[in-house]
Amino acid sequence: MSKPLITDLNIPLFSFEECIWYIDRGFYDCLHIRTGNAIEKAISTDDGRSTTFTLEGHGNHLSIICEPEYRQEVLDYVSIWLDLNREMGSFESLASEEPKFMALYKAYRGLRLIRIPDLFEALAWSIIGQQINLNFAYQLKSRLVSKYGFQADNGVYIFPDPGTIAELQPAELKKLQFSQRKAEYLIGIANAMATGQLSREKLMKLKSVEAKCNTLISYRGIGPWSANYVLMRAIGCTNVIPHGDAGMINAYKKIFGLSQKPDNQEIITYLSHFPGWQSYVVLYWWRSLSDK
DNA sequence: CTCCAGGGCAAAT
DNA sequence: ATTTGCCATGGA
Repeated sequence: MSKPLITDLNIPLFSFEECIWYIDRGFYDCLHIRTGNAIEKAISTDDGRSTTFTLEGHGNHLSIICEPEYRQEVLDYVSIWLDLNREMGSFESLASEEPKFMALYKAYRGLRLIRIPDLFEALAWSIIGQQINLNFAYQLKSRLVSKYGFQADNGVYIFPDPGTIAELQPAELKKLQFSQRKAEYLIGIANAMATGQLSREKLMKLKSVEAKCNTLISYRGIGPWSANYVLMRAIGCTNVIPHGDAGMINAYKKIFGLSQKPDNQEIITYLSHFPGWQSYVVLYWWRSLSDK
């Protein structure tokens, strides 16, 4: 490997610590490695190979350490991954007008929507995460990735291709403790993506988020929660709400001192104070759950 | 023991 | 049209 190249960025309304916290969160995830205050990752490159890179930083400063020949690809990837191109000023303005949200905004200021750039990975993660605790979900994902993914030089894995998973039988995933249903859903989605029936490009051609959402929901195993979750994390829509999300509902109850679950409409109504930023509010709610 | 986790499907009312 | 049972597992 040639001499690593360091790219230094200073990003307004960005917090390296908050973003790294979200990526890591103490769960074991073989798609990245955290060593101290740095994160190592690997990605597939356009030439059919792979490359590794490291993120370091502090406050609004971010350093990207990568192979020179893949500098632009890595920069593009990181920009999506950490949502660096988002203009955050209007979110701050909206937050400052909303008393029940202002404290959260200030506490986690600079946290960005951590994306899952690979659509298949996002769909798989949404299926895996249904109805089970996060710790077990990460275990399932790690088993899937370490068995069927690609391991890069730095030991970090790259998420498997849809084609690889499409070839599997449910029984093979059940060995990893997938439920029969989850196995069927995942293989079905892998098939849809492997055949090209479903792709990021096709999804992006649909103008409205409603159309995108309906397309995703048409696949078995993808319901309202998964569809909106995927639009948020893979596509980067910030005006969607992962309806039914247990974490979101618990955060809402906690913030507003409720003993009963709010319905979808109540959440929609409150979040209408943040037009275009609903998903970011949900992100900050998720973040708040980890503070006791 | 029961209930719930970053739900969704399919069968039963 | 709406409700209910089920899934795999682990922690509270």
